[in-house]
Amino acid sequence: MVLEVKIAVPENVYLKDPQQSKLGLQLIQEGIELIDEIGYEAFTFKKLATKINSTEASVYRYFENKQQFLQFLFSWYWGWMNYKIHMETASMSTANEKLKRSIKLLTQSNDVVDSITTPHEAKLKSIINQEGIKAVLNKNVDQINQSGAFENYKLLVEKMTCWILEINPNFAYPQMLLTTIIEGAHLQHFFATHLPRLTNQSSENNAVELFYIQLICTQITTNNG
Amino acid sequence: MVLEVKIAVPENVYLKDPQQSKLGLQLIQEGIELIDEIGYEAFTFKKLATKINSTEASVYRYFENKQQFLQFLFSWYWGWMNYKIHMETASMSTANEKLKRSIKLLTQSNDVVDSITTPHEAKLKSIINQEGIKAVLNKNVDQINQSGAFENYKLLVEKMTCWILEINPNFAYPQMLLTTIIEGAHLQHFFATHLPRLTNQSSENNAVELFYIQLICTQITTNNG
DNA sequence: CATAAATAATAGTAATACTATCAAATGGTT
DNA sequence: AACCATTTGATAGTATTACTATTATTTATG
Repeated sequence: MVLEVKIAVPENVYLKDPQQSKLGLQLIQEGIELIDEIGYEAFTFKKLATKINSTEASVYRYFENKQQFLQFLFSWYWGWMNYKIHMETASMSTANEKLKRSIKLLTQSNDVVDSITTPHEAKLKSIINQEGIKAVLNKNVDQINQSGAFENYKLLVEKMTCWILEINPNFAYPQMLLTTIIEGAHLQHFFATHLPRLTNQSSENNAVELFYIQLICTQITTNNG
Repeated sequence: MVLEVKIAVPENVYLKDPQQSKLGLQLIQEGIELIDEIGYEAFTFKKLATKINSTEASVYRYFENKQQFLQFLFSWYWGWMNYKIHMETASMSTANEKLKRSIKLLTQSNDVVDSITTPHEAKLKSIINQEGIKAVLNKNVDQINQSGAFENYKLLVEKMTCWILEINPNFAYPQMLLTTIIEGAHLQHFFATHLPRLTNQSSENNAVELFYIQLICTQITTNNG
């Protein structure tokens, strides 16, 4: 996918655009694989360079550090989700339909092959699921925010906020509801695999999807201006 | 607080119990302060040792690494929340009352001094808010889980699950609802400070509390067995 | 074919994340 | 007060990480 669609990522999220060179594209592809495999904490530019038969110095020409690399993946992923949701909802006529379809896409398990185009998309999804929030929850958040790394995520939340307000203009907490659902869904999938006592999702059901779609429906119709 | 109440933390969450020596207690107190100040990523045992005029080697006698130190704080914090919620709800007669009171305690902002006993409690709360999820979201989660580090968190979720099922025995997603609320609330407070476009909480309202209490009420009464 | 740009190769530094050893201090028995 | 065990401090050392700098080589472009 990385190779096929060019997603807009703000220019401060990298030193040199990795989507415009062969090495850059390799960095993204193999970087996704490596993080998915060993996790963000154990991931280093040295390991990535070795994996693609390149050098640390070359990687550093594209990204300041691994934090920025994660920001890039984060930004790319949300740009991609924006695009995907746009494609799938463009033909729909009601905000309700659009919203439900979006929530379905945002909450579905990353092993649901349905609508996943390439193996790398599944791995990126799994990274964002497990590591994505680390791009946000840190002491540099304000500076990262200024770089634009969260723009695609915000755009998605804002688009969906509009749909919510179309349905119920008096609903007071649209952004809160949406981020609760998006990040909650990520967590539930992680819990399902590792901490089953903390969730009701299992491999035999699709509780996450059902729960959050039902959640958004009941919440929006709750009038609380 | 660390000094006043002894909270049960599983013994595999440390090498040597820091609650049983002067140096250990200092580690916890000053460690909380340091992480709150510089963040988990920048936090090192060297810096902590320097801060308390001790040595790196001494810190390593208590904890294997900073990941385990965070696990200790995580476990301690949830033990403490368990205790607090128990204290505040013991005299209540209905599950509904207990649940609402708990959600209030779990979702309130960490600058609400209300019911906070010491300055360190506020800082620990703020750490769990921002860094707590990092104790969970990593590749060692299964091993950490076996150490018992998440036990206090699970116990709280299970206690509250019982209350939910008391109110509505047919509700299918109690754990999912609870973890969604607990972790969602943490995120909303972080967003309120750093990414206001992603939340509806601000310093002028207490939207998080209101939203999640309303959320749990409407969800539980939704029949979806 | 010339030349600019990108990459590779190599080297080096400071900080991090530890482990090991031994000396000094402390605290509780007899 | 002397003894012993435990805890802590002091010091040293290693492998890895997180970078930066320099120069040589390859690759793309006009």
